[in-house]
Amino acid sequence: MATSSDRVYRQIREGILAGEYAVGDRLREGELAAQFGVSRTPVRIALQRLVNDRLIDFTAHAGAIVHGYADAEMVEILEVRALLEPQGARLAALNRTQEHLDELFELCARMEKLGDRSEPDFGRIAPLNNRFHQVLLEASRQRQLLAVTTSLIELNNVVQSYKKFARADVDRSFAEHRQLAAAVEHGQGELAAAIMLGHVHAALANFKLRIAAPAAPVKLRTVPGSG
Amino acid sequence: MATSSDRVYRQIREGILAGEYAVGDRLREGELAAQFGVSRTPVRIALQRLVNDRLIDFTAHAGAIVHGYADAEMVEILEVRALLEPQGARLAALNRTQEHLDELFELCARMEKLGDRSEPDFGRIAPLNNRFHQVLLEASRQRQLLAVTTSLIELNNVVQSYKKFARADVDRSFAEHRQLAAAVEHGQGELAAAIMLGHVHAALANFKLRIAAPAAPVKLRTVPGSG
DNA sequence: TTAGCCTATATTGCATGCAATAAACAAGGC
DNA sequence: GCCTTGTTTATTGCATGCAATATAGGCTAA
Repeated sequence: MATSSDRVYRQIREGILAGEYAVGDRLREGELAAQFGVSRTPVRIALQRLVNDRLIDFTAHAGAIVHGYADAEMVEILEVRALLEPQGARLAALNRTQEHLDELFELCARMEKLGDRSEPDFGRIAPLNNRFHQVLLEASRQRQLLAVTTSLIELNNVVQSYKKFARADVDRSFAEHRQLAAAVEHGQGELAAAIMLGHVHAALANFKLRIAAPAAPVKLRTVPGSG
Repeated sequence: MATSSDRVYRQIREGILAGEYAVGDRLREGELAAQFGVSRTPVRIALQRLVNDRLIDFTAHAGAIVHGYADAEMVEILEVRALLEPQGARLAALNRTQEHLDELFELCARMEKLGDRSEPDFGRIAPLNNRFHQVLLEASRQRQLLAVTTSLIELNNVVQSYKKFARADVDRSFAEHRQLAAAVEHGQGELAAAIMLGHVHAALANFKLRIAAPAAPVKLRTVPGSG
């Protein structure tokens, strides 16, 4: 589609994911319409779509506000991903094409490049990371699994939890990506599923740690007794 | 909300789920607007919401048609449910209230009453069955799990797969419901999860059987070697 | 001083008219 | 006879105006 409502939808969505509209911000139809140079009609359609993406909350006559995902809700999202994504990885190992593999390895390389410095550029790594998970789901050839999981992955952008990763966590995460890509390449479905389960659970544990100590990175060995 | 668009949304949705609009039917804004006595504006909003429910397909300038779920897609939906609902049952056993339990047992009783005849009234059993699964998810207190799984459960209504259940399958299904409710009542999360996994897999196997022999019920013992 | 109510205002909900586009059909050429 | 192309027509996309409603602020009374 090249309709106005579609453009407006994508622009607002980008704005929310980029943090331009803060959590709790009121999104007024009139303002947005003026901002994008259209009437309120396509804006209304766009807002409706964002409601179903669960990016905004909407009540009749009261308007739309950017949905804030509390920590507990983010934990829930990761827990659901832990149920779905291992199956995606398992089937990706069976159904992937060469194009999928190429993109997976390319994403690994780009992420490693951005992360290979004292201060990793999380703002640019995060979309690549999401795309990596997305490609695995596409490779699984399960349309329903893809549809359900995609929305969950995107919600991770809202809270920008990637800003809370420490050096060692980044290294471990990237290593797991490589292992995943390799397992998928060689058709090792069970291995891929196992790695993915650990991968999501690691993110979950990391997030929970940061909830407990929200201010500064926790001064712990990343794996108890390993460092 | 008590807005027109909300009413229209629910009515169209009911119509699709009840089979009044057949798969592939074109839904014209003008027709629907006249039918419900409103303008096209609220109809457009309603259609947009149905798109996100994945009940209709929509392309710009081309209009909306009722989405038909092919057998393969239904299998995928049940496979995803097999990943999600056991976790829902597990947590329901820990977090359920007395109200949840009451509704579960009441649903069991009503379903058994409707099914206790030579020709079970599947048209009325199906909504109760869906509600049973829904209550379990609500009892789990996991908002994300609930949100994700609810849409999948509703899609089962579209294909009306319940019409393809044989006598013994119905009995087994109802027995599993009772076992689920009992496990949830006694806080046996792992047991509940295991029963749910088997329950969904049984529906899945049943559905696949009927794909292979779509015309008449297959003449087999329902469980190999058990009858 | 505070609680309740009422009014004013901003914002959303809906209807209608016009513009844009895609699908269907007919006519002409190969 | 069939394919291609131009035209027509039905349908959707968008803009605007008006009606309905929720929210906020001030006012009155206890």
